[in-house]
Parts: sequence; structure tokens; C-alpha cells
Amino acid sequence: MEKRQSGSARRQQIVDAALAILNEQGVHRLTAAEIAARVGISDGTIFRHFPNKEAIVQAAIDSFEALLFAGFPPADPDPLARLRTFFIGRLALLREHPAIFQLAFTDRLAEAAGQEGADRMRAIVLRQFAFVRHCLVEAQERGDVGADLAPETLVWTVIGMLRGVSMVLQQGVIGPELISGESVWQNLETLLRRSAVPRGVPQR
Amino acid sequence: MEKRQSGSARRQQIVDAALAILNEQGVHRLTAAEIAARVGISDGTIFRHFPNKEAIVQAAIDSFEALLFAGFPPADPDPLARLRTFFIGRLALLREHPAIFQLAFTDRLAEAAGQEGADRMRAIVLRQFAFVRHCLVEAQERGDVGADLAPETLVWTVIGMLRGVSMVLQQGVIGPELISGESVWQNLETLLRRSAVPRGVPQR
Amino acid sequence: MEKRQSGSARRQQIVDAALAILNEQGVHRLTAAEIAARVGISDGTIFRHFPNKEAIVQAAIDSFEALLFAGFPPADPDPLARLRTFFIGRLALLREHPAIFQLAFTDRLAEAAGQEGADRMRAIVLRQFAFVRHCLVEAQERGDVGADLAPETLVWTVIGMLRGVSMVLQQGVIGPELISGESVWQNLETLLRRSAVPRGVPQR
Amino acid sequence: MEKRQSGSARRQQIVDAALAILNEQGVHRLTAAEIAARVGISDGTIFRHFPNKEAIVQAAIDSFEALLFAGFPPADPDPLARLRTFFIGRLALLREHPAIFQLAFTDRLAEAAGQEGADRMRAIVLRQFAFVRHCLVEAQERGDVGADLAPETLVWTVIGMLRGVSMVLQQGVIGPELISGESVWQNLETLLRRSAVPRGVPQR
DNA sequence: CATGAATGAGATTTCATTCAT
DNA sequence: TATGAATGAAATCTCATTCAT
Repeated sequence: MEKRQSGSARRQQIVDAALAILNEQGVHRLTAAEIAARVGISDGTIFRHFPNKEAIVQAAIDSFEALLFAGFPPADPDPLARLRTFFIGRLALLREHPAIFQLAFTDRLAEAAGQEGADRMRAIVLRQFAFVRHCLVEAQERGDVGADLAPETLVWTVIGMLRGVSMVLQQGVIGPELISGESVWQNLETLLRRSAVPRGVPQR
Repeated sequence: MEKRQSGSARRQQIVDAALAILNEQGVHRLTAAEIAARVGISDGTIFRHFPNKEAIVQAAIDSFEALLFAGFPPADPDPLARLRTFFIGRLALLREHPAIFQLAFTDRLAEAAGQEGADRMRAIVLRQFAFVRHCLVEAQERGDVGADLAPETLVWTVIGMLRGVSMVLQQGVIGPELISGESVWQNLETLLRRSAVPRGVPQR
Repeated sequence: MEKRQSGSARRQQIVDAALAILNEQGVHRLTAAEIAARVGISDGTIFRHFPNKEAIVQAAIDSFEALLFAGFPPADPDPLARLRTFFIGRLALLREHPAIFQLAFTDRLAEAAGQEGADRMRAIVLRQFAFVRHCLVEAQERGDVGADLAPETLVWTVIGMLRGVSMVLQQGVIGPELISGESVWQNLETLLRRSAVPRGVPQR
Repeated sequence: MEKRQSGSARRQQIVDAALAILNEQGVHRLTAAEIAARVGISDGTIFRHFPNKEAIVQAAIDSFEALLFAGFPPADPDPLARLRTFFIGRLALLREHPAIFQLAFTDRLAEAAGQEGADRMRAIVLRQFAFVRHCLVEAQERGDVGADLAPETLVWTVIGMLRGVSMVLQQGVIGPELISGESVWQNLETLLRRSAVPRGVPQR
């Protein structure tokens, strides 16, 4: 319960608390009192740092976006290598900021932030989708990935893999050992590469 | 909005309204007043039919579960055919009960229903995962799908594909033309089958 | 759940249920739904027998009053014998209608019945007090009871004794064996008679 | 109605208001709005000071208990003197905190406070009864009070006398002039002492 | 900057009462 | 008479936000 933090430090504490609450307890528990309790200040003080609750969630989306798009997009020339860098980066995010990672597969941030926040969240999702899609189309053109497949379905495979990891983390659902290391990426890359029809080998 | 419905009819109307609100507006708009307005009754009347709001969401989960598991699991002997039946059935659900379909990829029902609801939703998710996984393991044993891949990653691909379709529906994000027909399943099946290493053909 | 009772039978059932609820659960649980549940009818039906809830409580007070003043006042010529008849009658009421007996030492009926009910209850109390007081004053005049004592304090002793018995019944507080038989009256009569200063014996 | 009281001051105001309402208007008028109106704040503010209504009544019972047992039990060596101190103390309470005094003969606090409150109230009643009983038994052993009488009946006489005074206060029923001074105690003491059979004087 | 009391709008829930069936 | 769906007012409680200290 340290007093008189500098403004920006407090702001970040508040934003982090909001993200943690949203991830752990959901939209309906994101209250000024709950945030204040986590930060260790009194509830009225929240509004010395933000004009209202929505502004907190907007700032949380800022924070979310900054972490999601740090070093984005990767620059590798090979499309699957680029995708790999992205994917591995996401798994790193999972370890360092699990709340952020998990909130990416949820609409809690969007719901808490009103219409404007929902629009921003959609844009964030689309930006990632577009990146993944671009990698995959390029890989298709190179023949690394099956060119006869709709790129969207490949995108969904990639995103679905990340979401699977998120659910493992959240629920301890399947095998948590899969999270560490790069085995998930290996599985994904194998799946994608094999979708390219080997020349001369007839497919069913 | 006809007056004096029978009790069970009203109950179902209330449940349907709750599901629609949850899907369209989110947890924080699921209020007794909002439900009542949709059904065309006064808000106090809600509680002649349900003891409290949580009971409404529990009933909504009942409804959700019944639709999700009607004719489940499919009985086809071939594992990929079984998976296909499941997948096509889900796409049918998407057309007939889009709200139900979309709520399956959300934690709104879980969040609105308290701890007990969250537990039930987790069990529902796990039941589907287990079915998909079982199909895939059997397909791996038959050599229809790459046996060297972790079954979980394959599960996530399948579920990710459904979620992708859900997002298309919800946001008009990518190409909505993909929803109709069986093209998504075709893409998915191709992806899975090609993951099986063809005998005698060396992979990278 | 017998249907189509005659009107007066239902009325009495409703009144009895109201008295029982008031005694067992208190004012705040005296609801139309609770009464109906005890009687075994549906809640709306209550209002086919009474215009409103207050009328039920008024009828309950009627019932209460009728039982309290059946055969009242006793006619014995000797004042203490008259008081004894009254007292023993009250103990009989305790055994036959414990709820009625207990409600006499409570303001629940008064509180549930609004201003008019409160006034009626006060009148009932006063009528009993007046009777007891009259007996005692006459006994004082005869020299059976100490004439130097304020009659009110003697009244309070008598009423206090009945209330004590009521509390024993209600809480199992002290010795429930005292309820049966006439021992309480014996104690009370002894107390009253000894308060008369024996001639020729100086009191401290 | 000064604004911005300190927390503990407001708490006490709320408790006092609750006690006053309970005494003057009864359980069914003890509402947040009524309390708030008395205190001069808005009803939502009540719940910044107490988590719920039951907690208010629990605090009211605290207050009630503290006043009832201040300087309790008296320490006089002579049992009747001890009882006198108790009795006079109660009459002082009557003058200084009439609401508290009257609530002692009511089950309103118990009814308003749920099961836990009812249990606490019963314990309070029993504690007083035990004290009075102990005094009387000791007085019986000394021969100051009739040893052949059941101590409970004597307890009820003592308590009944206090309740009588309470009713006078509450309803203006009998003679309010009796409240002031010590005349009630004089009557009670006389009654008790005369119940001791004077040696050598045969009783009826 | 910080506190926490206060507000007022809104959410949940209760309940007496009405009325179509 | 009986049922139980419906109403609407009131009660409890929550919470974002304000503001005196």
C-alpha cells in the first residue's frame, strides 16, 4: 500500500490489475473497488488516474496491443520462417504475460470497453489474421503448403493451435507438457508442409 | 408477445432470450429487465418462472447442451467419417441455432452462471474434445492421419476450424461464402489425410 | 390438497395457517405464498377468501380473541378462586393452542395487522389486565393479598408468570416439567397470599 | 444531518436509527430507506457502512448487549441487594435508553437478525435469567425468600415486573407515575420477602 | 495524490394483488 | 372456487463516479 506513486506507475498498476481481473474473474468482477483492492489504493483514487472505467479498459487494450505487436511483424524472408517467429513469439508471450495471451482468445476486453473497444479489438484480431494469411498464401505460392486449400482454413488451423495452448494453460485440460518447448510449432509446421502435394505422388 | 403463456413455454422463451442476449450483447447486458423486454413480460414475472438469474443461465446451459449433444456421438465405424458427421452436424447447428454455435466458443455462459455453470461448461468442452481426439487417434492407428503428430494438436486444428467459421459468422470477418456447403470440411479432411506419411515417399 | 372446500372451512384453514406462521416464523414470513403453501392451495386463491392480507390478520385476531375470551370472565365469587380459574384456563389454552398462547406475549399479531389491529390487540391486553387487576383489588380488600402493594405490580406478577410459562414452552429454557399440572399456580397463589401481612406479626 | 461523518460515527447513527425504528415501528418497517431517512443519508450509503441489513441488526444487538450488561453483574454480597442493584439499573436504562429497554421484552431484534441473531438474543435472555435466579436461590438459602417456591416462578415475577414497567412506558397503559422512583422495586422486594415463612407463624 | 463518505442510477428479488382460464 | 401467470411497487444491494477533507 505504497502512497504517492508517480502518475504513470499507478496507471500501469491499475491497467495490470484490470487485465488480471478480467482474465481471472471476468467482466462482471471488473469493478473500481476490485481494481483498487488489487492495487492497494482506495476506490475513489482510481478516478484520479483515469476519467472513468472505460478509459481504464482502453488503456488495457493499449497495453494488450503493445505486447501483442511488439516486434511485429517478423521480417524473415521465408514465409513459414516468418510464421514460426510469430508463433514462437506468441508462446513466449504465454510464459511472460499469460493473462494477455489468454485474453486474446476471449471477448472480455471487447465487452468491457464498449463499442469503441470492441472495434479496436476486432482490428487487432484482423491484423493478426491478415499477417498469418499473408504468410500462408506466400507459402502456398512457393509450394510449401497445399495451394488447393483455402487460406482461411489454414489461418484457422494456426490460430486454433494457439487457442489450444491457451486452453491448456487455463484449464489444465489436456497435456500441459506441450506448452513448453517448440513441439506445438513442430506439429503445426509438419501439418502445413505435408499439405503440399508431393510432386508425382497422387492424392486420393 | 401473447399474454398468459403456459409456464413451460415462458421458461423456454426466457431461456432463448437469455441465450440471444448473451450472444449478441454479452454478460453485462444479461439483465432481468433486458430478458423481460425481449420476452414481452415485466421483469418481476421472470422470477415466477425461475428462482434467480443464475437458474436462468443454468437452464440456458441445459438448452445449449441438449442442442450440442443431440445425436452425439455419431456412430460411423470409420473414424474420419465419424468426425465428418460431427463436423457437418456442427455446421448445421450454425445455420439453425447460430447463437448456440457461437456461444460454444465463448466463456459467456460460464461467466454468467457462476462456479457451477463454469464447471458444467468445462465438462461440455471436454466431452467434445475427447470425442474428436478419439476419432483422430483411431485415424492415426489406421494410418489415415499422421501418427507422429500429437493428437492434441490435431484436435485443436479441428476445433480451430469450427471457431473460424464462428468468427466469420459473427464478424463478417473473412469470407462468409465458406460457411455454406462442405468446403470447410473438405479443406480440413485434406489437411488431416495429407498429414499421413505416404508409404515409400520420404518426407522432408 | 383437497379442492373446493366450503368457504368458511377454507377461511379457518387460512387463519390457522397465518397464526402458525406468525408464531413459528415471524411477521416477515407471513406472506400469501407461505400461507397458501401451508393450506395446500395456490397463492392467488387466498384472495378469493379474503380481500387482502390485513383481513386475514384481522380474522386471526378474531380467532385469537375468541379463544382467549371463551368463558371469560370466570364467575367464582372468591377473587383468588376467579383468578385461579382464569390462570388454569390459560394453561389449558397453552396445551390446546400453544400458538395462540404464545402469540399473546408477542406483538406479532399487532404488527402484522396495521394500526387497527394494533388497537384491537391493545384492547385485548387491557381487558385481561383489568380483569386480573379487579380480582387482585378485591382480594386486597378481603385481606387475602397485601393491601399495601400497588395492584399493578401484582398484575405484572400474574402476567409475568404466564409469560414465563410461555417462554419455557417456546425455548425449552428452564424447566418444562413446570408447565404441566398446577404447580405454577400454586407458587403464584402462595406468593400472593403471603403478601398479606399476617395480623399481629410485624413485618421488617 | 451533517454531511461526511466519520465512518464509526455513521455506523453508530445507523445502529441507533435501526434500534429506534425496530422499537417504534416494528420489523417490517426496518428498511434501508427508512434507516437512511432517519440518519439523513441516501439508502445506498447504508451499504458502504454495513455489508447488508442483517449486519446492521447484528451491530444493533451488540449495542443492545453492551448497554444491557454494562456493570453487570452487580457485586453486592447480599443477594436481594444485588437484585435491587440490577433492578434499579434496569429502571435507569429505561429512562436513558427507553428503546433498548423495551426491545428487551420483544423478539423484534431476534426476528430481524436471522438465526444467528435469534441465538444471540436467546443467550442474552438466558444470561439475565441465570443471574436473577442465582440471586433468588441464594436469598432462599438465607431465608429471605420463601424456600418452598420454585425459583423459576420467582424469576418470572421479577422479570414480569420489569416487563410491566416497559408496557406502561410503551402504551401509557396503566399508571406511568409508577415508573419514576423506586416504588416498583419496593413492591417487588416486599412481595419476595413476605414469601419467606416467618418462623413460628403457621401459614395457611 | 490519496482517502473514503456520499450519491444516484440500476440490478436483483420479493410480494400483495389481479385476472384470464 | 381454484389455478398460476402477470403486474408493479417496494426492498435489498451494487457500483461508477464525485468531492470534502
